[in-house]
Parts: sequence; structure tokens; C-alpha cells
Amino acid sequence: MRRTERLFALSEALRARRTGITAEALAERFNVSLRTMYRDLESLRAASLPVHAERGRGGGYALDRSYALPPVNFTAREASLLVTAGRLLIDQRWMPFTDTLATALDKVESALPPRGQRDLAALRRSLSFVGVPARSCEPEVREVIESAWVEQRPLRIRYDGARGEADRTVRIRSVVMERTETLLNCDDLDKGEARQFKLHKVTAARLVEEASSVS
Amino acid sequence: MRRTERLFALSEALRARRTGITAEALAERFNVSLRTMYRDLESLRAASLPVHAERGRGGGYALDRSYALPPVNFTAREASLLVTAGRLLIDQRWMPFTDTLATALDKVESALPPRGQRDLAALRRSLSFVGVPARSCEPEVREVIESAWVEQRPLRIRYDGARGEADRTVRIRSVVMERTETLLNCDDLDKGEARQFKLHKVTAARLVEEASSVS
DNA sequence: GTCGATTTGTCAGGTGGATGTCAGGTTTCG
DNA sequence: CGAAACCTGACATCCACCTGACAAATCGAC
Repeated sequence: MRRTERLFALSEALRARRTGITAEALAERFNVSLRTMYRDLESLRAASLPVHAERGRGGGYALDRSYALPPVNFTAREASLLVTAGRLLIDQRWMPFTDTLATALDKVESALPPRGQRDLAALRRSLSFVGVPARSCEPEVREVIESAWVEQRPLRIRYDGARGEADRTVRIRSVVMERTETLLNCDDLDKGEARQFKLHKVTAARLVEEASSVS
Repeated sequence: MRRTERLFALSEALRARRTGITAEALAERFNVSLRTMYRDLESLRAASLPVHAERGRGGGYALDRSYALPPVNFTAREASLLVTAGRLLIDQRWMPFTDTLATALDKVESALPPRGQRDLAALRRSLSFVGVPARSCEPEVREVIESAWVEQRPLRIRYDGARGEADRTVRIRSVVMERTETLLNCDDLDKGEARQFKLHKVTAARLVEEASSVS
């Protein structure tokens, strides 16, 4: 099959570039029509490559790793408070999902000069909180659920409910944080009904493909 | 992604010069219309570069080289979660001081493309919290106290205590957040003793100069 | 070679973001 | 005042992504 070869070459071509490239340019390069190129790119997505598209003038395709936002410039004070607030949130487990947040805060903190980082440490030490952290679950499970929530993707979970463990395919509608628990309001994709799960009772989770995906 | 490239080049062009340069000259140099150049400059400001404009004859654009840390590059997901988390913190009043935090989050949000901003709004809507917000005080007072805390500067406050209102000069040692109250652990600089104040009972505040005689 | 399935091409739309044009403002300075 | 510069909103246009429908071409098995 020449199609599969082309798909592989296409993924390499995308990986090689730093900037976006239009579907038309790709079509020309691989000697196929524009329509076929769109189909190919769709196939790559179906194979869960992080193909990112930008519309309009100057747009085009790129792989997600190279996709960067315009830079943000903080003042020292903004950076300090951002990190202080964020770390507080993480330490107190007020946010159910914190991995991505943590990497973002690292980036902010590393923008501070050494002096600023020392001041920041002092600032954090001067803020404390009296309260109860919420219950959470295994890091690996939490990471998957974070992805599913942020990207609105369907998810297969093992849930330790009242009648023993059971597997379910769900999409997360919303997240509710109560005093000591985090609740996931989901749509059960198999039964087509709404259902609520407690985060700390999810024992396993993995992302699944969108039901409508083709070929 | 030609727009983002141009924004970077533009920031470099501004950084390179000492004197002001008109938007028209920049537009010509980058081969875009005047209107687009204004939009670009607006984007740089939104990304919090200190772009300074001088109006009228002989005016133009220049970059304020004074403050600002090195720029931070987030992924779309990091930016989304950072803003979601931060705004949650603000909405729930989990942080006693939120003005600076809010401006920082605005900067992060404005780095997202329109599509990302819409996704972010959806993400925020899908996260809620059940709880009691903490008590706070007047925005003007809070703003001053935030400054004093972050910068460790002495402060003159009017406090509505048990025996009526009284003025005190203090330095904030640490901030403790309890369930519904925020407590300020301070040193009373006049009496030289430690004292605790409740944030919501501070009725007025202003920064004072560092007392050089104290050692 | 023929049949059927897969793949591809062509056409005709739709959507969204960036840019340009136009028509106004406002501020500053000579 | 009036020119020069910064600003802003409204609108049209372009460009690129995206999708559906259907016919043509290609490929594989028999």
C-alpha cells in the first residue's frame, strides 16, 4: 500500500519542521490532491499524533510539541504572587489536578532572578492556611483524568463503587470540589446517561478514541 | 504562523532602538498596514511588554527597558490551567490579596489564541466548588496591605478592635488563612511587640517610609 | 480479465482568524 | 488652528482549515 508509506513520510515531514506548513504545500510535495491530504492528516490524528492546525493567513499544520504561545512578561511581583498562589493551591490540594500547573509554575519561578526566588521563598513561608486537604487518587490516574477533562476526551475508568469495581466509558462534563472530595460529573457513553463519580474512588483510567473517528 | 514570528521580530526591533519610532515606519518595515501594526503593538502590550507610546508630532513607540522579567513560554494547556486555577482562587477568595494576581492571569489569558480563550471559558465553567468564601475588606485597603506584605514594608493601619478604632504602625510578618478569616501576624513598630490583626477589621491603611533609625 | 473494495480526485460548500480599508476619534505641539 | 501622531470600531476580503457527496481510478482476489 502506498498510502501507509505516505502517511509515515507525512508524519516525518511534520516532525522535521518547526513552523507551520499548509496542507496545500504538503499535497504538492506528496503529489496528491488537497482533499487527500486532509484525509491523510485526519488519519494521523486518528492515530493520535498531536497534529495541530492554525486557520487563516499564515496558518498551517504543525505537531503540538513545537506549538508555542506568544511569550508572557510578568513583573517580579506578579510572578511571585502567581507562584505563591499556585503552590498554595497545590499544597492544599484545592485543585484536583496539579501536574500541568506545577510545570507552569516552575517556568514562572525560573524567570525570577536568584534574588527574586529567595524573596519568593520568604513570601511563601509567610503565608499559611488552616484547613483540610481534599482526598485525591494515584498520580498516574490523576494525570489521565486531567487530560481527559482539559481536552474533553472520552475516558475508560475502573470505579470502586458500592457494588464492587466496574469499568465504564465516560466523558467528564464538569468537576465539583466539595470540602474533602472531588466529584466528577460525567456522561456514561455506553448507557447514555449522566452519572457522578468520586475522584478518589477511580482506581484506573485511560483515554480512549473518540467514538466517531473514521478508518 | 507568520503573525507570531512578526510579533517576535517587532519586539526585537523595538528593543534595539533608543528613540521612538512611528507606527507607520514600523508598518512599512514589516510590510503590513498601519491598522495591523496597531493591532500588533496592542498584542505586545497584552503580552505585557512595556510598550510606551508618545503622541503628537515627534512621537512614536519605544520600549520601556526598566522592569519586566525574561519572557515565559507556556503551552496552551499550562496557560489554561494556570488561569483556571488562579481565577478559582480569586473567586473563592482563598487568597487574601488578588489584584496583582488578577493582572498576571489576564496576561496569561491574552497569550492564548481566540479559540483557546473560548476553550478556557468552557473549562472554567466545568469546575465548581462548594464552600464558604472568606471575609475580606475594602479593595483600596486590601491593595495597600498586599503591597506591604509582598514588599515587607511598614504600614500604618486603622484597626477596628475591641476598644474602638486605633491607629498603629506595623510590619506584616505572616498571613494566616483560616476558614472564614484572614489573620495578619504583625510587629507593632511603635510598641515593639507582636500583634495579630484580622484583615476584615482593618478600615484604612497606607504605606509609610522605612524607619531608618530602627536596627 | 472481472468484481468489489479501497483509495483518490473533483466540486461545492462552511467556518474562523488575520489583514486591509475606511471613517472616525483623541492628544500633543508648533 | 492644524498637522502629526496615537487610537478604535465596523466591515469586507482573503486565506486556510474542514466536510460532505459522488464519480473515477486503483488494487487485490478470484
